[in-house]
Amino acid sequence: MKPQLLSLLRQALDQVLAGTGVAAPDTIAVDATKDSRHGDFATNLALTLAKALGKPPRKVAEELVRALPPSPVVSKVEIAGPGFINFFLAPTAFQALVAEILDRGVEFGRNNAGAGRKAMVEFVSANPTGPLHVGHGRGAAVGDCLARLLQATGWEVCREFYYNDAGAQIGNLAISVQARCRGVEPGQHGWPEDGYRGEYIKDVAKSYLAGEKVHADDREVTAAADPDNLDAIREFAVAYLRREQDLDLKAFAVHFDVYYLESSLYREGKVEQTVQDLVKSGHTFEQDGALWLRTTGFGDDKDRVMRKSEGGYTYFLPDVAYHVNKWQRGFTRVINEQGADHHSTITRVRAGLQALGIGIPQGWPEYVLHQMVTVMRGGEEVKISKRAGSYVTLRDLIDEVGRDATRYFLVARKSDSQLVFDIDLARSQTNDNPVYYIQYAHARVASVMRQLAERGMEWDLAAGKAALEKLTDASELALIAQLARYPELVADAAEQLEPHQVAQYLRELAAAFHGFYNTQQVLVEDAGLRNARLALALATQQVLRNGLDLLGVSAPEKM
RNA sequence: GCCCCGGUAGCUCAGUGGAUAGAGCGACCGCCUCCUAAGCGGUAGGUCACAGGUUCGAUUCCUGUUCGGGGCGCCA
Repeated sequence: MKPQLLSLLRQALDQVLAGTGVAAPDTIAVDATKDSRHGDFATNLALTLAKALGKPPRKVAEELVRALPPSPVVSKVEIAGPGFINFFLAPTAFQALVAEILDRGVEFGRNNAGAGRKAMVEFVSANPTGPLHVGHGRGAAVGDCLARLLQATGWEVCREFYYNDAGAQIGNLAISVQARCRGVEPGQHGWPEDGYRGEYIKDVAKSYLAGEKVHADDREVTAAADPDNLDAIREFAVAYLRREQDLDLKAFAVHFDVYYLESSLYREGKVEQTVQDLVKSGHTFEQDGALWLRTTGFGDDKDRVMRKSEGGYTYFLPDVAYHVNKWQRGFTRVINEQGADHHSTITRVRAGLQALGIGIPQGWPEYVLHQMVTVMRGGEEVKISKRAGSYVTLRDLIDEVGRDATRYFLVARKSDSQLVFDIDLARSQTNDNPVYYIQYAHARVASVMRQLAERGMEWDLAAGKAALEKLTDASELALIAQLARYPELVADAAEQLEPHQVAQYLRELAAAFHGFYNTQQVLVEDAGLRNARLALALATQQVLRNGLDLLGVSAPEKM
């Protein structure tokens, strides 16, 4: 409906501006009104043009309204307040949408903005040194939802998980497991200084000593069971913890297409190649025995060491090498979903990529950072520390509040906001979770369909579409107006990389449906009206299902 | 000292360059002989952190202040 109004306004605008020498604005704001007395949509176009035209806003509005071509979609146009133009839409414009939704089904709301281009979403990317915690859960929920939004808008999406299986952290993991193999407890003599103290390390050791075989999504290892073989322990521990993470992610219904190993960047010479290319670029210098990159030339506040004086590389080199590889794989669009504590890497990675001068655009890759998740339990904050072992894992959360609710909670807030996850609240108020409110709306439609069959009535699609003009109640038109917002909402959420918009929208849509359901009886005697209302209910169910699917939340038939 | 994010109802959080600022939870009052009451309707509750600026108009944009969180290493 909005595109039609925009087109009408463009035509009117051309006519009004003709001969004035004033250029038409690039965008025209047409927004759904908050107050129904202001019509269905409103534009402030006249207010924004008044100055350039040297006329009072209301005068400009009058000229625009006079120039508007007639349209079957618009039933009334009013000029209000300082110069707003309010559009009242014809009920048929709303009613026709119900048929469109039923025709398009799962396709309704999708668009082809991505035109089949390749995009990568890298997310979670946790090192295999412990189970996934709530912060990873937020990353998983947001990242997966971003991927789904991009897919819904025509992108070909690769979900990628990057991790380190060979660095210092992994070495620390190995000696921690080894200590546990030997029966050493944290704090005792022989416990490694920065060892991982969590109980799960004991489980890894037990499994290793038992000679178990573990199978993760990207690797399989049989334990050597020898406590003196540190290499074997390392390999086993990585596989074991990767498998644990896979189980967490599976429970969360998140899958990855590619697992990318930091170690492969070294093994395949990509890190060395990147160093050479950076040196060749002329943006490096030697100082104090180390090799530096002049990142200050690319917006950083200080230059960064690439190769330490002792010869090893700093962490950001493999990061740059990794992103060169992403670029070379043809991902002209890459979105990295990370915790906000990594924000300082953004400038450095981009600086490294710019220094290489290989045609990578300045703002590439894109980043979506999520703020910290604070976990409350028993009215107290639970500190998340792998080393201390006090821990709220993603799986705990899924077990306690369910996958759907966990996903919804973690994605329903702007990534920029810190998130307080109160476990007791989420547990005790399971029935009051917003996700159930949305799912219930979906299940209610399914229930109506069951009742329909029980009463020996039939649903007739053609009759429903033919009788849509019977949908005239305020609750019906309000519901359709919500449904009408969906395609634009998907486009906006995808464009702005904001999954929470979908979560918010679905709650509003569910509210509109519950309002309709309480006001109007669907299964009435009048077959025409019944089919029209069934059409509306089914269209709502379709949009709820489409939207819930974007969040990775299930749409139950029965609750 | 510098960088990033936030400060909106008792709590958790949406939202917006415009016309009376919203939801959920919590509180209070109503609604099932009727398609699942996991629902609906209503009441109470706000100087949109503070101060300047831009604007016809700012809670929204800019600057400063302040409070809270995170980050600033030849750690990753």
